[in-house]
Amino acid sequence: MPDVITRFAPSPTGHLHIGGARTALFCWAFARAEAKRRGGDARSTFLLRVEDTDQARSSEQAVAGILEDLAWLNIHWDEGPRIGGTGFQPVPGAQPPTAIGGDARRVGPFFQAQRLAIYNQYIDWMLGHDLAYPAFDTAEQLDAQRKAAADRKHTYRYKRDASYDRDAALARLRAGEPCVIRFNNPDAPVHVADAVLGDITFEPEHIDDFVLRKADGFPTYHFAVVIDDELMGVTHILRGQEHLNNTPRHVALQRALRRTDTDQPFRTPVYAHLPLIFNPDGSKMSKRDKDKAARDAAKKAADTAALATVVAPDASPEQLATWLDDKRSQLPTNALVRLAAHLSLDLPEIEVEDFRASGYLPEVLCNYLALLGWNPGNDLEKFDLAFLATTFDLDRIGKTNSKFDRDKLRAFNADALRAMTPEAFAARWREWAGHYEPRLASIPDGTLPIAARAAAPRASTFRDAVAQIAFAFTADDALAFDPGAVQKVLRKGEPTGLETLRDLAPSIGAIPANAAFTPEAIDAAIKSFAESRSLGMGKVAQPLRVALTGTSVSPGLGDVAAILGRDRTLARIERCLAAHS
RNA sequence: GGCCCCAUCGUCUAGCCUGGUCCAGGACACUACCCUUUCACGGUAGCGACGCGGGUUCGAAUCCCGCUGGGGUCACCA
Repeated sequence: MPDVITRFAPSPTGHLHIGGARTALFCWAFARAEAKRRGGDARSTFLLRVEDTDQARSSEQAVAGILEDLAWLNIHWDEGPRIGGTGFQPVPGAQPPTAIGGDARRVGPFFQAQRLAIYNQYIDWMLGHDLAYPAFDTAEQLDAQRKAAADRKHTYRYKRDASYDRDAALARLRAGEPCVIRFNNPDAPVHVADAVLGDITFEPEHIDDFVLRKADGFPTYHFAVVIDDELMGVTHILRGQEHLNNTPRHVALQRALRRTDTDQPFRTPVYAHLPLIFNPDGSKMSKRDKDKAARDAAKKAADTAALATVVAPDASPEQLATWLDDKRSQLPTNALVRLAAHLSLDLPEIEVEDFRASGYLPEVLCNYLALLGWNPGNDLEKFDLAFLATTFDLDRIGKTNSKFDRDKLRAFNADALRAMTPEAFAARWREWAGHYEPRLASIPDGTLPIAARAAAPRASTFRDAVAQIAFAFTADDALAFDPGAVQKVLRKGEPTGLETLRDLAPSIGAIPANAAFTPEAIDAAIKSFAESRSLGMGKVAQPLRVALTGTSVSPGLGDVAAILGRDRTLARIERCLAAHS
């Protein structure tokens, strides 16, 4: 059976967008599952190609970020840029961090900027067959023609006219005059057989002589993608529906081209256009959403001078002012992050990195992403990559765009966190915190599973989990007491909560330090005290809770006290008694 | 505006191809109750959709047409 070869082809202009992650996931899963369906000798290849033909916007830093994001998600590519062994921590229990990428079939390089000679070879061939031609129009001329077409309520379509002098144009090209190379697109309708959307026909009057090679010598996306997919043997192209209107261009090119090495015609791969992912309000999920959220909060804060100080290292006061006024402007990422922290605002997660920083699990993100536009056909919603690698299929991809539902993602993540053992939770929590939450380092290794047990049922993300034990990060003598809780829990009642707390203290103090100061021992002490005084647990527990956390809401008291340890627990009780007597 | 795509609960969706078993199933969210030392967790129950109008048919969420609505795309970006 023939091999299955898919590819993910990001352009390195920023972090990996959540929609891109889904595309990569689908490409990966399809290659695996389809090869399996085809039988033993069908191989599966998922390759990663970097589309860095936009010299102005591409960056090496973005490449590195995208590779790491994919690796973190455990979407590993067989061919493409090599990374391996370092830089990211695989999921415990998952495959070991072997190298990712490589070029087993010798179809690289996988950076388009390194393939210019190949593209030029095909440009020359096309020029020779009058399948392509030089064009010398200026940007102003093109703009004017577009505007004229728009005035006639028509779409502008570039076509070489009858008076075009090919020989003269070729001579100018040889003389080194700057120009673009355009496709001499034949006037024929193009049929696209899309595996998701079905058959679509594009009439010739809508297909133009698009640019193949830019004036800077780099290929356009349309040209490079067709050449590379053929040369790399790509059999199936899964991509976002925003590319649907590009497809007739690609198919027309494939029909025009032959390989320079074998003289075989180009093949047309199977296309599958994926529905798009939007915000709940229907807008595009974009980095600008972060600016919008921060801007809205900043405007409410009103104290612009303070904001300028906060943002100072990364943005000038003028930048800030502009940003505040202009909805389209964007602030440097660091400034945005600083601002959000200052305003106690959670920026919306848009890129994979954002979800990672918020403390989502990669396997949960993949699971949720898979459900956006695909489903296994029954009521099953929770599954892993191994399931996708055997089950994923094109005919179960939906046609309708979907909205990204953070609540559902959170719920899935919360379920996954709760399903972990405290030890497993603690290990991955610590790993995450190493990147994103230094405060967690103050919790001793032996205590972390207790903290995990306390936080896990109350947390949707690792970041949430930290918030659940925030009481432990405050110095004992700096703990703030919630006035409402003090009034209700310590002042009222007969006896008052404060009196009960005073009586309870020796029972807690009677528990030996270190190993014996366990959640079980602490809970037992509280319980037996309550029973000995014939008091309800609420009468006893709530005052202690206020003393230890400053509030009337917290995880179980045994866990809370054990996380603090004996010394800090007793210190907090003492301080509470002193402060409110 | 031209072209292209889409249309089931608030959201993600099953069902549609191969009409009847669907007064439409699941999940998230929401509501109520139970459990309970607080908050959660957990358990139980509930609310909630076939966009509209025509056909075809004994029968339509399922097939056809129109309308409406939503989205994508119209670059020397990808």
